[in-house]
Amino acid sequence: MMMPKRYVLVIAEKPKAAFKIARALSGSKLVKQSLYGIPYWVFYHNGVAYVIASAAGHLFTLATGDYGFPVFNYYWVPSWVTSKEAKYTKPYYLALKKLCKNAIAFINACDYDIEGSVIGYLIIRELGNLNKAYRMKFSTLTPQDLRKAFSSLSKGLDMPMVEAGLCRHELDWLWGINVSRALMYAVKRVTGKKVILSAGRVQSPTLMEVVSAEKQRNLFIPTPTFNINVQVSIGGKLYSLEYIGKPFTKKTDAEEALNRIKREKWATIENIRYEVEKIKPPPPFNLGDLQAEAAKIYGFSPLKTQEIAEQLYLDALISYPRTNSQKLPPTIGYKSIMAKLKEIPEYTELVGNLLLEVSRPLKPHEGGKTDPAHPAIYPTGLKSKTMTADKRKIYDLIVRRFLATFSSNIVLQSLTIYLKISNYRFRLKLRKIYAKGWLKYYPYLNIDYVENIPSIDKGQKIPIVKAKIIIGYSRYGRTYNKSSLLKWMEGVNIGTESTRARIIESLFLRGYLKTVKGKIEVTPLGYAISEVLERYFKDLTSVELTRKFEKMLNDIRERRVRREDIVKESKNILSNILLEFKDKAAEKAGIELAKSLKYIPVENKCTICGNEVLEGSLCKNHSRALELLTEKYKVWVNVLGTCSWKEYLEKISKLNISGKWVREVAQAILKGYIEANPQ
DNA sequence: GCAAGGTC
Ligand SMILES: [Zn+2]
Repeated sequence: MMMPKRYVLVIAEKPKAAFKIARALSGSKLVKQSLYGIPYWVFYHNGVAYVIASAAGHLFTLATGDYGFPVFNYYWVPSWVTSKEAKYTKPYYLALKKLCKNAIAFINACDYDIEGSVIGYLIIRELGNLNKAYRMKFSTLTPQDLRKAFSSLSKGLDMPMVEAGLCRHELDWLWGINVSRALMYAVKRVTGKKVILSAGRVQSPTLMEVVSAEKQRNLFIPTPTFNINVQVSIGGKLYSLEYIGKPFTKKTDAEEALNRIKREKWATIENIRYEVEKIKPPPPFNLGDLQAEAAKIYGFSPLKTQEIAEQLYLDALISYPRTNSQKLPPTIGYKSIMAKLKEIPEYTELVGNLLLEVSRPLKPHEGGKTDPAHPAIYPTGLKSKTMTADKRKIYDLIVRRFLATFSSNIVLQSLTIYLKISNYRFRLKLRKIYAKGWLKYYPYLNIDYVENIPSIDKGQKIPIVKAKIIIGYSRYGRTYNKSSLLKWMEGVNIGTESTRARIIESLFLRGYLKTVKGKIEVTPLGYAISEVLERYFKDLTSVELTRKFEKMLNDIRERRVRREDIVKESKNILSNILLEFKDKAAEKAGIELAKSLKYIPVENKCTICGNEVLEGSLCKNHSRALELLTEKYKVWVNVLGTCSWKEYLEKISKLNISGKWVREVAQAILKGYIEANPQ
């Protein structure tokens, strides 16, 4: 087919979407061609020629020619001009530029979300003609949806959405670039050194969250807890009873209970309860859930999982992975995917089982999360060639999750026995798997269960085998790894599926965070950054800034305010705090940052860590740890009855669950480096 | 060089 002289140019967000759109709209004859190595498709419809071409996400980015800060001048430039990483966008840019020349109209067929509206708008504005623009609005890339959207095109772009999108870019740029530059300026002013520092609407609250959790963890002082462990024998098997009476707050209470229990030979069954528990199938994967499961099962970082999923998508083995959706609409064709999966040897038996098990029409057990442009992640059923071991793991996880979501509940039979020994109440809960349900396909749920539930009667007496006191310690819960941090971001709704894992990695790249034994720790620089941000750029440290942005963008979309006004207001706010910082605070902040980087020496060093002393001979963190340590001593004395200061310190310094700063202070006192007496 | 947001 010859290239038509004049045509309507349809712009998709990515090549895969371009092909789906072309295939859905072309009906009969579709011709694939290429420019600069980038594919595009040509077809005729009612005598009009159409060319379907594609972007590759954003082809333009904000840039400035100004140095220093505050910086308020920026403009859109092709991404490939500004960075090596965006080099791959150049052929897409060139191809679209050429195809725009002979187009009589432009249809923005990028994903129907805020970013898709901006991607298409900028391409048409920079390379085409906005006066001849249309927007195609579809919620899925299925032929039905695409045809419907194509037949109901309206003239003009969705400008309120575009304006909101442009505003988001500008606000993020203004806050991010300016505050990042302010931080770097502070260090350079004090030391003359150039170091790359950054701050932003998403990364900074994420850093603050880790800092806050880590501070509390480092200051955590465990307290002893007491429990009574009683072993009984039922049908020749040993079981541990769970104490359900009033918790023992003191060691003597537990000892008294143990003495009384030891006088008894039997535990009396007061009540029994049989129950049937059902565990529903898991929802299909969105990216966050896939990242969490791959971390739990295989120890993969969120970024690694995402990159593998992206490869699988490009190989056409799975659907679009950067989705928040837990929905699988029927239009994806459940049956045909199952049929294709059944052809893959590894899954033949599993799929066969599933199809036998499910007599009614296939129905996925969907979750509540949605996505404006994509369904949940599912396997396409395409047969793969060879895969690396890691790729296979992720693919397998996706296939199994897909099968599981169509399967049936896990059914557990449980027996709960309520027992009494002397005056103390205990419970024994036993569960047995009655029906494996979806666990057959996705065996990654740990369930505590027994093979057989013993037969038991109310009033029956059970022989006690052993009873003892278990001394435990209260624990501190909030520690993060990359996967749980990503879940936190998801929970507070900052970042997107595409960016969360990447933003977490950038906090490591900047040297704010590091991983020690799989757990995230904050570096001295990370603490210093968090303090500078907290003091001088407080707005940027909270997820509330995102909420504020969302409200403003919503107002733009509903035409209540104009982008120009929002941007102007933000520039005003920023201008004030940036100039104030530059004038009055940069020196102080710079010294603080430089010390954390060891660029300048600390004059008055903490005996323990060498950081700046707050008062006496300890830094802020170790002072606080010492304060808490002396306070908490009386709790230990009260709970244990007797406990010397030395015993207390020794125990604290040995326990792994004690906070790091607390442990260090306890050790320093024991070694005589610092002096401290109990309160 | 610095953000966050797309995608190869
Ligand atoms: Zn210290």
